[in-house]
Amino acid sequence: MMPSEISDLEMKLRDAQLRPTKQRLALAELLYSRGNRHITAERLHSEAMEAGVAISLATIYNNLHQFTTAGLLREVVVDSSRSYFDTNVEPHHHFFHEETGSLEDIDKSDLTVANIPALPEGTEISSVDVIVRVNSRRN
Amino acid sequence: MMPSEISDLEMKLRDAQLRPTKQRLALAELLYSRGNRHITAERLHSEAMEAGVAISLATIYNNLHQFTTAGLLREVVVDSSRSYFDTNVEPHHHFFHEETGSLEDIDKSDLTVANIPALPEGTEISSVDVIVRVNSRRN
DNA sequence: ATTTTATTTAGAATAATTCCAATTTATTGA
DNA sequence: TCAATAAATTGGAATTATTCTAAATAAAAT
Repeated sequence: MMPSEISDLEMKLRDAQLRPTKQRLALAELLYSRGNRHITAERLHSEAMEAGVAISLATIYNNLHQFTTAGLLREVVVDSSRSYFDTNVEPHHHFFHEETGSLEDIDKSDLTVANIPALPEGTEISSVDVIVRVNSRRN
Repeated sequence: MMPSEISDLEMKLRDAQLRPTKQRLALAELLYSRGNRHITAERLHSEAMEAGVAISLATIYNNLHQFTTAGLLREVVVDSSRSYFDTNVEPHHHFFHEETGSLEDIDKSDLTVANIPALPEGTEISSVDVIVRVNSRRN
């Protein structure tokens, strides 16, 4: 990794009021230096181990939540058995491959949602999430 | 409950190749004799207890899954910590009140999803789920 | 009525996640 | 620079929703 990359990530953490610890920097690198990702806690933990970074699962969870609260990650709910975290925090939607459990972004400008009816009394929209669930075509 | 109601539910179960046992009939009544519902396993279990129906949690889970496989229920994924089952099995969408955990149907004819991009190679759509997450408006 | 098959169940097991209390690390400010 | 303070990390226990298991029971078929 380039020096500029290190400081970029450190800056990113500092801007979010998160101390750039060894563990956080390692996670930030796994998350943000490889394009947009959709990852689970367990998977991120495995990757950290593989990369030789000693970090506990508790810390993975702590940080995924802190990153999410800080707006550095977004949680995507598509599977009732585990949580996915998306490094793309811009409004967008998803394809979810039910057989493999993999997610793919759908740009917000591609897909449009129209005619949302009147919201329940006294509420406001937090987000509009579209999940297009797909399976491999069986001919 | 009216006799006709009993046989309706019994018929519904028989049509789905499910034996109309005491437990199943009790669950079917809780689920289908009170308008469309969005319910969790634990909640359904509590309701059964309150209604004086002795039924184990394992049976609740068994049946929720069997009903879902038979097309009598549909699972809605909105919260990573628990599963909701919807008695409305027609295609439709949802409002999800994040603070209370309650779901509300959005008729499919009200809301439209347009311009879904090309599907990932070799896949076909299983379903398109729209979740409009709302919170109480804070003025 | 007997056999076969499906269902129910208690309780153990599992898996993801959270909690806790102690230790370590980072930041602050004298 | 160094102590004091605050934040972060950690192993392991605890929690929660859910699934599994194997035995007992009930329903359907013969």
